[in-house]
Amino acid sequence: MFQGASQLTLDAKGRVAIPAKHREALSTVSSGRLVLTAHPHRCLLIYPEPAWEPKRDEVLRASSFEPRAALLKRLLVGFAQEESMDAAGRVLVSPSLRQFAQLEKQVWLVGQGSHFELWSEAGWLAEQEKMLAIGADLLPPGMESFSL
Amino acid sequence: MFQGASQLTLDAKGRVAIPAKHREALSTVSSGRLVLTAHPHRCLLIYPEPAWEPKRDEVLRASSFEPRAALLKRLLVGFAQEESMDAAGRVLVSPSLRQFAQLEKQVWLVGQGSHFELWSEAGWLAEQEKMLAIGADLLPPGMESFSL
DNA sequence: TTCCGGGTGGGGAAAAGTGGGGAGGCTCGT
DNA sequence: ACGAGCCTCCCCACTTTTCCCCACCCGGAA
Repeated sequence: MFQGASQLTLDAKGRVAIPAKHREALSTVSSGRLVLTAHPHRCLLIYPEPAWEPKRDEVLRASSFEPRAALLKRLLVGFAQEESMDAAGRVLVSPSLRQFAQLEKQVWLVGQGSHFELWSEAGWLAEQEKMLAIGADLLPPGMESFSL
Repeated sequence: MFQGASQLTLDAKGRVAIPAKHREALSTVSSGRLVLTAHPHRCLLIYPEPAWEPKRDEVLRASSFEPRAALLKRLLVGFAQEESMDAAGRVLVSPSLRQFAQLEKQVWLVGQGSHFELWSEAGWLAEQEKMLAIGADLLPPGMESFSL
């Protein structure tokens, strides 16, 4: 179960070092094979390969003629890229994905249960601002009874 | 059942010493394993690990595409960090969480039943001001019959 | 006043992050 | 077709940070 945010640096070759606390889990689940793709919220998704496959298949089943489904397919499947961790626990982020999510040197890796999100520093801060700005009406539909 | 507020100090390494009166309970429940995460009201949440899991799972079930649900997932799960008490009963508060809740040296640990909240001194005072400022209409919907 | 428990700070060892260098493979030019 | 140059991927080593443990100090109670 992946959780927690870490500030990481993209090195000159476009690699990010996965925090050590997550490496063991990733090696076990998928021998370090990961799938990176684009998320509509302008961040990247990082899935262990086995967790990605059912998601990909579900997206691919959607109609190619329904405009929103087509967009989703192009984004999620079109950008998907399989990468492996190197011996130092790093993964390469391809230039096209880096450009899509506007990643600079400083990035944030955010655990989301089954997968991670990778944010640019600016994008991640903006996301927090949004949350703090909501104020009341914080709970989404269907979760009105949720309490901490 | 945790209750009561304590003023604590963050040391130079970002550690807080849990008050001795709560240590035994935390050791019993979860061997001192705690989960720290961010709260939308700009404070931190501290859960004993077993109490956190059902909350996390409930949040993760929400849709990633409903905007508020996505924000909530990123905040609650994205910031969650598992930490253990050291031999002196202290827990480390990671830099990203400290920054989120704007914690300085003086902080407040506030018992909230199943969990704690950790506030910056300024945030905690502001919270009290808010309550005093409300005046009439003090009771929220659904609690109109509540009386002390 | 002395003992005990809780709070605080500091130091050292081990592991993790970062950057550089070298070898292998592919491509292009001759 | 063969050789040279470049690009890419992989591995190794250094630097930095993090984590853990120990020692001291302060306050309270007996």
